[in-house]
Amino acid sequence: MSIDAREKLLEVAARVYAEAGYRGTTTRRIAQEAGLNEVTLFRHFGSKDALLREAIERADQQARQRLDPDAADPIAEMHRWSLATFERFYAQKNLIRQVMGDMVQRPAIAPRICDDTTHEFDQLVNFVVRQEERGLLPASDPAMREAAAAMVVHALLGNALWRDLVPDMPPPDACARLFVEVMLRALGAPTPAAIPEGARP
Amino acid sequence: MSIDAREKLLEVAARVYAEAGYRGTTTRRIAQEAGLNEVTLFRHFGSKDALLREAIERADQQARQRLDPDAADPIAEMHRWSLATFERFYAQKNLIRQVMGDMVQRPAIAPRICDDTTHEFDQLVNFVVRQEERGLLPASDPAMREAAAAMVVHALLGNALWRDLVPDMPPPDACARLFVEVMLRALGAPTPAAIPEGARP
DNA sequence: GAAGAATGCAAGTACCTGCTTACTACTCAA
DNA sequence: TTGAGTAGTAAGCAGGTACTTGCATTCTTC
Repeated sequence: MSIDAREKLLEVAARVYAEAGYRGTTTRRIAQEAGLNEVTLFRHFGSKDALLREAIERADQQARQRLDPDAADPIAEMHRWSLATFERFYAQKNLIRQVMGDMVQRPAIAPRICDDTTHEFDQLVNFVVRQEERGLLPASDPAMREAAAAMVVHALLGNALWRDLVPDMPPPDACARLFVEVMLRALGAPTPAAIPEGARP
Repeated sequence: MSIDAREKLLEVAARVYAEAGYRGTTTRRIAQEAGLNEVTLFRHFGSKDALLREAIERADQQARQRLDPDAADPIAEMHRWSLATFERFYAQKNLIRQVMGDMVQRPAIAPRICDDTTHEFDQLVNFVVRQEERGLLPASDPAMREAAAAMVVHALLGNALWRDLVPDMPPPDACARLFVEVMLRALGAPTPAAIPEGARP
């Protein structure tokens, strides 16, 4: 089995899936768009299910951004992370949408996708705790801290998923910045650093 | 055409759709679960597409909660609205998931679903503006106000969609309350009223 | 240049899909 | 009693689905 064919099939499968979902992604279409024979697909992966699972898992493992709790400029670090995380969600918006639908009937299709928001949430909470230890943020109630972090992650994800369907949305960097700002204010940050701009996030 | 059959078909179609999505919802299955003949379905609605569109639109128009800007106790009013809105999202979580996936290829399938988060967002922004006018909140920057409102709506929706997939989630009322609290603090509310509880929202 | 692996091709299986046709049976008001 | 309105039944159509089989072809590597 050549590696070329495998890679090509995985890449095309992920692309087609993001557009058409599980049932809409036919083995014929994958093979055709990959420029390979349908039989080759089954020889490599055995079944459509196995191919899609591997393709989605791979596409899902796109580079996560690390949020460094000990960054010299924590505010800048948060803004950088917030925008980068938004852009990752946005790049995968169709894949995420399809997975959300398909997971109702096929929970096994993307076992990692839940870990994703959880992972970003954990990073953010750890980051806040560290800033409190450093004395850059006042000590806050854990539940409040976690609520604020969850709101930022969900706002970034929701903004990425709905952005194209809602008019008058401010640019991504403004939104990413504002979400961080809201969280910092809620946690009692001494001086809000950013000057917000634009309208409805 | 009897109204009974129509209603039954619409109700079953919405239920099956929430479980199986557009392509998974077959006319045979709808008819079978409705206890009606498949031919009857086509006699009433002409096509699967027409039936599903009407069924989804109807299911989507479940009672929205009004957020009264002039409520005597604005904090209590926000908490009530927040929890009720969460519960509406949660009751429709599977429908929303499927629509999100199907909208990639069929934007016409649920034209109202976008208006929904937008509507809740608008209500929340208007509410905050009114409280500022009433002197219960300090005047705030519009962009900040809108970012905080968007975060609350997306957090409620995201919490409803992911709740069952993530362990150790605090109960809905605690989450709904905390999200409101975070927003109020970010907007400079004088005294946070709620005592938060539980862990990860 | 021969062996073996990888791929293509043509055909077929068994089933599902939306949708149609033709015919029958029941109900209820005119 | 008639006739319109509503439903059921059986059958079928044309196309699509995942997946298989058998055989011919190409490419690589020793």
